[in-house]
Amino acid sequence: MEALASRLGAHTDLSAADIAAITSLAMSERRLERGSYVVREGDRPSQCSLLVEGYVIRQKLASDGGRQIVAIQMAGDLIDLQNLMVATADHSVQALTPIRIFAFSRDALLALLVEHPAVGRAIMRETIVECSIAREWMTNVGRRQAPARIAHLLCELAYRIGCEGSVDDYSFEMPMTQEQIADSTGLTPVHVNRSIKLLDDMNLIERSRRSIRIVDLRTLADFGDFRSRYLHIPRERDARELD
Amino acid sequence: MEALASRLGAHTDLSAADIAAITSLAMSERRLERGSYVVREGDRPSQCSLLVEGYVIRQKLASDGGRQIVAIQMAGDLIDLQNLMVATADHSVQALTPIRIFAFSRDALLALLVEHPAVGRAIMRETIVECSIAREWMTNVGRRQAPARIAHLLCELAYRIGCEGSVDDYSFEMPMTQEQIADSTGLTPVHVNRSIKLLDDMNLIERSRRSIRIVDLRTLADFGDFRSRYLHIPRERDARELD
DNA sequence: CGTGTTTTTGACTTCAGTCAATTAAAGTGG
DNA sequence: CCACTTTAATTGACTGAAGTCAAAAACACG
Repeated sequence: MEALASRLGAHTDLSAADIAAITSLAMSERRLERGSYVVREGDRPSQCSLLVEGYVIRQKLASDGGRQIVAIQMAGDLIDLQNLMVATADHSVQALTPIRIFAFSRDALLALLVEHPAVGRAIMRETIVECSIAREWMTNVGRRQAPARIAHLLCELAYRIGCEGSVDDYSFEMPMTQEQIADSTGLTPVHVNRSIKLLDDMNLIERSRRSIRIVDLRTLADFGDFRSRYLHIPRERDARELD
Repeated sequence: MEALASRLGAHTDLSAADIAAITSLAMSERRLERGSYVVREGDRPSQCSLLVEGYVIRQKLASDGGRQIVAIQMAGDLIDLQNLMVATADHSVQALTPIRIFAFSRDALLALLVEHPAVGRAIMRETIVECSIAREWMTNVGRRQAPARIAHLLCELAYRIGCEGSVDDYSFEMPMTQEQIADSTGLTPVHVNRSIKLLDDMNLIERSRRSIRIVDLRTLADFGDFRSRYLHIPRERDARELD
């Protein structure tokens, strides 16, 4: 369907033939409940999926039972591109909310790339940006203090969710629980709770129910050492870029 | 030259024509001293490089001056593939030792991918494995204790350097200082020193000068929660796989 | 040899984790 | 609409892993 074509065409010029090829790919729609797995570590999946609705996390387990969330993905993201090139999944992909995905055959997609190099470029770009985000998360976990880690994550979510609102009003439905924030930032839930409270007390965010309002993005970004470059959002498409 | 072709052909079947196209790519050789930069964050590079000799690290700086090393790469690795698809570098690439690189024009490589989809697949695979390693590092930094983080890093290096030696003798020249280990694992140099000493006292490793001998890879891997799956080394090519 | 790294050690601090209990919210079913 | 259960958020008291500061020792190298 067109969802994939519009995603891939966002940063790469695709010809009409490229787009036609994408839209004519065989695709199966699946709906999954919160908590169900799209891929499990160790699987040998033969499909790649586009997330159409909802949120998924990618995670790895440590031997002591600890979990590291290595990515969060949202509607429009390709959530398991690695299946295209390596046989065995090195991490799990799990629905954070009820989700809807379009699944494509790995082989069909590979075949399409042969005929349509521009599509290959677009998919390669997706992977490279994913990789860039992973590096930033590593830096977040390795080199920042707890409250800054959380501030950084919130800024990233605000950017990626692309919440509407004027320059000084960013608010969005937070898809993660504090425990999931903890697993994304290398912290414990208790400490996340205290750190979020700190951000709240500092008046950088406001919370109600599941929604979060970033009171002052500039200051929060500064506090969280967030600069959007690593997201590789083209400048023209995003006037809010902080540099 | 053939170095690139043999690297890309390692996991992907390349035709004679593919290989010919790769070997005829225009390429310039560069030698850089220890400490010099191949790419700096913020650059807009127009080349991609194959590391032929030596080690490089990729790193990001936090605003408080902290440095996170997000990858280490060794002879045979493509060290800045992201230049192929995004305009601005989101991290720096720096020589850890004196290095020799082959630099290819980004545009020439992109053009080659159009004619030779198999080469594109091979490059995509490189990126995907790089991404997998980044996720594992994130897990290492986020979810393991200091001595385990270091043990994990040492196991990865032993695997990737592919040091010769029988099943119970892995030794290699350690290319990183303790400070660099610290920046790779999200620790401080002092704490790295103490943790390495612990590994030594536990008889998991032996040190002399810059070389490290892993006394018991199995136990060290166990201690460091290291399983090689994330490196995506095909099983036939690596009998040592720990699972 | 002398100079600059790199490694090592000690003493002390602090950020983040642990344990445990309470409160608040979100469902569920009668 | 209200008990009842479950999940998520919060708080307090205490512990512990890792950071900081500072100095000494060991190397590496011209």
